Amino acid sequence: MPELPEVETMVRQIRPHVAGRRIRALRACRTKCRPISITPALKTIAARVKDQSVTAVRRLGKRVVLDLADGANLVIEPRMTGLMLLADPPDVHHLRLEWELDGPGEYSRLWFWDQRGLGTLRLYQPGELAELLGSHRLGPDALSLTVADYRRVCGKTARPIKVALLDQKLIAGIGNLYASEILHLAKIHPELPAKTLTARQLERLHAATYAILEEAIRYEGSTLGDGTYRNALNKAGGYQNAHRVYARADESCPTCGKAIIVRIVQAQRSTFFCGRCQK
DNA sequence: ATTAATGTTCAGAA
DNA sequence: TTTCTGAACATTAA
Repeated sequence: MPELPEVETMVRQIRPHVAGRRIRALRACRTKCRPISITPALKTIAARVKDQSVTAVRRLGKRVVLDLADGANLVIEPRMTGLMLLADPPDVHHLRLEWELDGPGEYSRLWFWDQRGLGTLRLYQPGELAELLGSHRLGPDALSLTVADYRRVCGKTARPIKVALLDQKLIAGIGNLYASEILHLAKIHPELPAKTLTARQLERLHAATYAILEEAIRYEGSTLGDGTYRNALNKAGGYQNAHRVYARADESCPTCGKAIIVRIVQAQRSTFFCGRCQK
């Protein structure tokens, strides 16, 4: 489920061990799973990145970006169950990619592990990353948004605000879990049409976005019941214990203590909210 | 034993 | 143009 806080956590953990290192090799792990989507073909990418240095490791919405010395960029999309690991993979079977790193360092390998195999790897040639950044692909990052950005993107659509928050073309980084958490803190009903939000509500939404995402990053992300999400050293996150509403249907609301948190389905995804606090 | 559900994204249809 | 549906996949719970 990696959303922004989980991807930020993996990036912060791998960055000190990967940025500045040279890639000795990139290869697919031998496994019986179907191969993940790789564009262009892995052997093309492998030949291209061999012996190149990684100049920076960064996050773009829910994606991990490895900047390469020649200006190309490797973009990893973890999607549902992808993990970037420096050590201790949860199992060997779902290892997908292995980077062999040159030079001294605590870790000599970086892995992409993905249980469901929906993750992707893509090489962007120098300059091509701009097409991903354009607003037709990815909106502004949730942790660089201004209130004015929120007003602009919400004004564009009549979809329910919860559904709009999941649209990466509008805002990059928010996923199903944090959308519910943000709306609860902002006291906004998830079914309100995005374009009907008042200036006051947009301000609350903006403040809640930063508060929730930054808090979740401090906890190093959320590991849900199935335990799939792990950080780069295969440790669980801690934010699931602080969730206000997500996966807490039938519990009492932590804010009002009176109403019961309900689960509804929007765009085929679960939404959790308090009907008393969120109007 | 089927069926539904799970964090994401996108192509194609409505 | 905008919005909705289903598919990609692996695994578990009902």
